Amino acid sequence: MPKIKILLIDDHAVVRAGFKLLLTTYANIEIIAEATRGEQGIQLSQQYQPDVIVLDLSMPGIGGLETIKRIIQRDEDAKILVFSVHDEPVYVNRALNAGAKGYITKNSAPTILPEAIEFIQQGKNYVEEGLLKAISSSSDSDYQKTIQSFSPREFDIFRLLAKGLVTRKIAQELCLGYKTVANYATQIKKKLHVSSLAELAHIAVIVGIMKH
Amino acid sequence: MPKIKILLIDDHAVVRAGFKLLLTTYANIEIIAEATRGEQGIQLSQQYQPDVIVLDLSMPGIGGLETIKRIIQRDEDAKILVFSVHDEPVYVNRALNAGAKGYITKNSAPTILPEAIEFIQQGKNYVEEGLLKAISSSSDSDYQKTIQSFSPREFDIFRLLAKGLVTRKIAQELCLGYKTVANYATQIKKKLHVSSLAELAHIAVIVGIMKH
DNA sequence: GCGTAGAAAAGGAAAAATTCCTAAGATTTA
DNA sequence: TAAATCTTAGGAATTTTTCCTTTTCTACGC
Repeated sequence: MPKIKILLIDDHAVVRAGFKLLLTTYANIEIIAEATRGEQGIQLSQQYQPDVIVLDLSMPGIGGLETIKRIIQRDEDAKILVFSVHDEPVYVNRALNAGAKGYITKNSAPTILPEAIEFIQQGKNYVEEGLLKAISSSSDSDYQKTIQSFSPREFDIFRLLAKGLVTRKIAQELCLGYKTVANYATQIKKKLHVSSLAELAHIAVIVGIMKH
Repeated sequence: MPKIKILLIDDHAVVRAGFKLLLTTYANIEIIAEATRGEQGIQLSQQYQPDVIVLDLSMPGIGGLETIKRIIQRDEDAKILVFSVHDEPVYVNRALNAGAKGYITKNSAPTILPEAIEFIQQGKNYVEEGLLKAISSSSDSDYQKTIQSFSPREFDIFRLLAKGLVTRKIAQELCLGYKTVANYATQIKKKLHVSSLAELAHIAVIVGIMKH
């Protein structure tokens, strides 16, 4: 039986190393390429044609969600497994909607990892125990709905605003013009019907995107 | 030369595995024990007397900060290195104030890891390049202290700002001039070393003044 | 009693951020 | 192919913030 070929996209060297070590006991899985950011991952996925792409959601640059979308766009059937720290329904939702076939968290037991990879490789879906439940039961308050409808960029900027970053910082972080971020901020506040960033911060906590 | 004995406290199996793999090339460092949560880590630190304790900040249960505090409480000279995803000054600050001797992020290059461990083991401090720059005195208890020192008016305005009220509204609410409130707001932000009202909102929750 | 300190309130001017409108390119969808 | 949406950002007007300063009042110590 040929090995399952993995492309691993994660900006943290430790996580990549850990991934490798955890998989050494599974002879039928092999990491054929690694990327530290989305753009590079997209490129490598075309070059190497991996069986399964494992990626993190929070990455510098275009981020995980956008990476998923772009990969799917180039290859409808790309098998993407998200491997994230986030266990909030919003994230799971967005990742699956973007085209991911599976979602597991970094909290999950090491044995979940090969299991999920095999499922995905076989064309099945795999969402970690407990996450799906959260999705269906996630109260669809107005906030939830509004936030779900955010575009990737809106969501990014929303997150950073809620965290407390100042417009200038966000622009730096996302490599955008100051005015772009300012305009998004205005738009986001309007969509959420708030007039201050403090309120926005509270909402982010309520919907489970931010912790203190 | 005897090996540097490490206790590793991190709830993510992948990270622990990665840690191990990254250190295999460094013969003088050895992981003698691992814990998946703070409580267990405290217990193991007493049992094994490691040279350096490496821990993550975000953990279920008592969390990283509290873990640091309790370990230090039992052993003043415990050498704790924080290894976190967060690169925000607030986290660095709070960790160092709690008693950590070093702070590196999971983004950092793999070579930083042994370097930091050796520094810490030798009794030095080690804070990753770039993290120290924005550090002010703003730990949990510092927030408490700062807020305690607020005058009644400052506190009022702080509360309303944290709640999400806009300057104009606060002025109305307290029957004050717009400029008065604006000036107080500036002053309050400066005292808390924050630059956005979102951060201010988070602080209010942290210190227990606000709920969601 | 009188000076000092500190809160409270707010004005003025300059700097910075926000809002609103607009628009172009890119891409997706119908 | 046309319509819709997303991303990016400029311009202008407006609003907010910042920093500095001033006035008034109260409390506290000597």
